Amino acid sequence: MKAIPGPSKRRLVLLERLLSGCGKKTITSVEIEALTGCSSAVIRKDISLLDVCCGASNGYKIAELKAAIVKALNLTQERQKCCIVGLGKLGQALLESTELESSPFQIVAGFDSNVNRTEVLRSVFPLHPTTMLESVIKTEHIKYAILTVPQEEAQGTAQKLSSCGIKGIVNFTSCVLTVPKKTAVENVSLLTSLETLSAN
Amino acid sequence: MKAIPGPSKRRLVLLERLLSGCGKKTITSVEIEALTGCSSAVIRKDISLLDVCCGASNGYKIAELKAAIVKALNLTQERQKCCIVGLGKLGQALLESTELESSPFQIVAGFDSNVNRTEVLRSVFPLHPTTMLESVIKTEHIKYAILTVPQEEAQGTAQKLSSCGIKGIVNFTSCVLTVPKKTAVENVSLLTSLETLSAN
DNA sequence: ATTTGTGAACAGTTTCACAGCG
DNA sequence: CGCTGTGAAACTGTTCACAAAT
Repeated sequence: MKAIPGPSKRRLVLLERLLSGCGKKTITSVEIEALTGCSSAVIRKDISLLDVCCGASNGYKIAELKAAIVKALNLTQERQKCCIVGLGKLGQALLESTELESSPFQIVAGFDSNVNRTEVLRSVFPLHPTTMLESVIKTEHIKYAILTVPQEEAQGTAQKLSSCGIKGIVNFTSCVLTVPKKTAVENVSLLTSLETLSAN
Repeated sequence: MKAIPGPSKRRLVLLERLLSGCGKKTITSVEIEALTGCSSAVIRKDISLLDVCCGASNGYKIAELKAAIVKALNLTQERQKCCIVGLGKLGQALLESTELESSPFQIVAGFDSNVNRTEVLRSVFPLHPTTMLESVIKTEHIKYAILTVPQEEAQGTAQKLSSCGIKGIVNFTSCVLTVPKKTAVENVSLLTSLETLSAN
């Protein structure tokens, strides 16, 4: 199969989500355009990259299309382990979130540099002091990290995560993280997002 | 001034942040490459879009460069008002966050469909039941919304926000929002971000 | 000498238009 | 006959390479 270009990947991730929350059996590229704002042509091109053939004249068969995206993007993989680093208000909120239930992602550990906090907080998975970062990540084979530490700790922690072999960081801090290319970063801070909207 | 293309805008937003947290006086495009992972050529091209001329032989003068970006992206504007819609754990955490301090963005209202919650929670700005959405947004001239409602309410709320004239939504839910093009959406949900990382 | 700023070449995306399929 | 799937065209963004600037 051909490699799927970056912009297409991002759209396909959203498309898969859209299909999941859609009661119907089939859907046409024009309907998808109405729902997502992406042109029907771009949608068809994206789908053609999956080399499935799940639609003609009546639109795409949703079940097949969804399966094809999941397969192409590895969304189906065995549980992929994540950890939360930084257990302030935001970290705690994410810790308790049910968003990842019924997704392939599973949070298996939390870290905070404040030992008190890791002892006082309760969660279904263990919480550790940040000094344990490397050993836990390596023994648990954790792939992704959710970064919710304070500004001052962001860059240092990111670097440590990268050198522990973390594949990707979801960066909730407003710091620009400098990490080796092998570690992908997804910036999702409130401030960055507002600035991006504002710059439109 | 020429229009600044989308990818450049995103990089410039991050570059501005980088410059802010950088003690030095000048910086070269190669140094920026090391810090951000973007090639020096792309950095220079981005900066050339700003039509400033703030560097040669010794790199860019950080103060001037920062000012130019701020100006080009409207980051300097008068306070831009935001609201939080959905005061669950995540909404509360953002409510209490100090991230927007010393930014042009200011949260001026919170909403929740549960009236109890808007009465029990305390914050420096007023909290309202969601029924007040339209009137508050219009009288306060709120530009951006931070969406942290439960899944089921996401699409309906987004539509309402759009029809109230909201310019942009920071979408912390994992729903794909269908809104008119005049309303920009920035997707920052944990699940979407992890999927994007995983699809790399 | 070093680094920007930029036109020109290149690469990657999106749009277009239509043949082919159900 | 409507809709997909896809080459070819158009466009947008990136890299290259070097002249200009200090």
